[in-house]
Amino acid sequence: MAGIKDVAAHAGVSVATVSRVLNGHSGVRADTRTRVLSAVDELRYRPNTLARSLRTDQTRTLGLVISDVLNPFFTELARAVEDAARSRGYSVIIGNADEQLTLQDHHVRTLLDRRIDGLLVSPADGDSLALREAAASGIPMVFVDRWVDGLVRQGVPVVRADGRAAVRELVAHLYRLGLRRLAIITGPVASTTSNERVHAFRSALREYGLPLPEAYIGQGDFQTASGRRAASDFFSLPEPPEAVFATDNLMALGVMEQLRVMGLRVPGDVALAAFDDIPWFLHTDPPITAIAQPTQELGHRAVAALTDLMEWGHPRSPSGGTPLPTDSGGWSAGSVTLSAHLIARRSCGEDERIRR
Amino acid sequence: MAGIKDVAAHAGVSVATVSRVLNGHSGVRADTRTRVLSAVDELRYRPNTLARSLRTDQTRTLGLVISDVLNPFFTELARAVEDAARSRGYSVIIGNADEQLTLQDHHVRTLLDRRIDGLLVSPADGDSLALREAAASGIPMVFVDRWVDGLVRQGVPVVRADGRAAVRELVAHLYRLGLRRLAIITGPVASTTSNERVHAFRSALREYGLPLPEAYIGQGDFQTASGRRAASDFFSLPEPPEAVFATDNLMALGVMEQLRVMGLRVPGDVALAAFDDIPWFLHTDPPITAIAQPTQELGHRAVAALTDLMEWGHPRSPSGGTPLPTDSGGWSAGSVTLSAHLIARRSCGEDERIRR
DNA sequence: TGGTCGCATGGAAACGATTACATCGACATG
DNA sequence: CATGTCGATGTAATCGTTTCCATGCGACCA
Repeated sequence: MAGIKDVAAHAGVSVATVSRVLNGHSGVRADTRTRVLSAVDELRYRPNTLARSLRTDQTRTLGLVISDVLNPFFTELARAVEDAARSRGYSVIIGNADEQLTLQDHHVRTLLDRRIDGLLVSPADGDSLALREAAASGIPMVFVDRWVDGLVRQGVPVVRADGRAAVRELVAHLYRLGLRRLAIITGPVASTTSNERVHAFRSALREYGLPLPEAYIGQGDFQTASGRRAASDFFSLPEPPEAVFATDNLMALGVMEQLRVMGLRVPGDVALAAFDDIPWFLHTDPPITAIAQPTQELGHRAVAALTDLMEWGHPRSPSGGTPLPTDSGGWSAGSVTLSAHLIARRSCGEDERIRR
Repeated sequence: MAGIKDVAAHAGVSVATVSRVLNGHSGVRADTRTRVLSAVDELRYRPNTLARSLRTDQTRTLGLVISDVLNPFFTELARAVEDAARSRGYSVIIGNADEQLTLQDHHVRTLLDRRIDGLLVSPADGDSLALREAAASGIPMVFVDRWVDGLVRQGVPVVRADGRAAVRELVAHLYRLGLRRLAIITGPVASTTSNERVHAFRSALREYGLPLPEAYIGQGDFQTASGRRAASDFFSLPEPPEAVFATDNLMALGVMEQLRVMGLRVPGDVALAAFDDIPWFLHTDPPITAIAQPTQELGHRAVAALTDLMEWGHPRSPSGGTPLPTDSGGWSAGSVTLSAHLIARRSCGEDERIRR
């Protein structure tokens, strides 16, 4: 494969000149420039990015570690991230953690070894050594959707949607439909988003004077199988819940699978709602009530936050965003909080206020 | 960040020795080895993969270019590919072509520029210059799911599932249910898989003495919106079809969206079937009849074929697989053809033979 | 005419690893 | 004792770029 030397020889100039042309530096006579350029495409020359990165110490690459590629929410996020990155001249390498800490850490390390310029991560549950090391190494890093408390306190920005208001809305919706025994399926124990959702759920229930017995808290892990298990547990209870709220869409899928084998109907036998809206929810039997996040915007904002961090060494002052005033307290500078909203469908029963 | 020199200094040896230890070469005394190793983790040293790759001319990285990340079939494929690659010590960089030739070519070039060791691609429609150049450059390359005829003739292996038998089965199924006016929504015009599916569909119809009028061939592009358009066209026909076969799952989604706005019911007003089975098809209203591919195995076989190519410079003789004898003729050595099968559900109407 | 300046260009030192080859001491052999 | 072998280690070239600095040259000015 042709190298810069070959181009230089072919154009009758030095490698320095070729490099200058390629990088658009000024101070190259127009005719030499064209001579170089034509040598470049006669030889089909493509610069070796490895060598380039080695020398310049930047790869123009972002790393994105997501928790689960099979989750449509994350693929949509990944796509938005890639779009935003590409438009800024960066490429993205995706690592799929599959909700496993060890796999996540593997990817974080691999990405750092590749000398990516910045890291976007939606961390899996648990205390990640690799993530702590990454933060300590000083690489620009931004959390998206989920985060790790300790690191946020050390200044890592978070780009996320606050689902609390929407969860409260959901509980109101269920209550209005006459449902009283409400259950929830959580994500992994230390998952920040899951905790936020559970907490919002619990306090909304309290507002309505409803209890949240332990048995109505299904321990899930954001993956399909755990939704099945939780549903199966719920319905072997002497008094099963009247409504189930799955804190992500895959667990909602699991619930449906389990209900199907148990011969139970939604919403007749039980109401169902999920966090994260996906296109299929419109066409399931019945269409599923869900809380939608502004996924694309999350992706774009995350890339913006990260590139700011990379270019300025610190987040840009007004972050361009509209952080909710209420909680700007706890977050690192550069953080962005958007909001999620409820989309009521038939899976919780009929409601005169349902539009679609 | 610490380099190999720092480690050498810290351990009181030369960089060569450090390198030997790190690469597990023999001929290093046990005590020097331990001295080096402890220097390594005292300094938290991680080798710079850029420098390493530059020198060794291999990156232990595979590129995977898929047509659409939002398509669950491809994310499942990507996941299988990543698993297989990781277990062989490779990492994978995914490029999402979003069904656009220019985007696909962008990714192919970017991957090549990164000096990946091998390329797995499920090409988008059309004649791709970048792909031709890649093949010409001699990089190990394998097509998965879709392919480009010209390059296959030049020896690029293809790992795929043959859907023709399943399509025939589908037509039989529809016929048995009394359906006669059958329509199809194709992928992009030059898409190999789409063509295969359309062709199989057409010849099955002929077998049953059914016509396939032009108006019953909806031109799609494997994305949701085109499914909507095609459905809308079909149902503005004086005599709309009784059944629609979408050649991928996203277009089936589009059809459902359109039917919903038009107030038509499946299977009452029209039957629906799709290529590619996904978990949600079990829970849609009604559950959708689909042709399932052995997605995971496709991914694993593709990686196996590619690594064979990389390690041997040519495909391993018996390819480990079970190529269908019928068509082993046209395919390059190393190709693998698995088979797809029909999963009948209620979206085409009741059939006494339906199991689930 | 001679000095200065600026512009276009070239030479060569990095970047951080791998690896062919040289070196060096210990030991065995004749 | 001279020589050869072997095992452990070091030296330095190399991969393909970017970039600092030097150089040559024409123009300009005094």
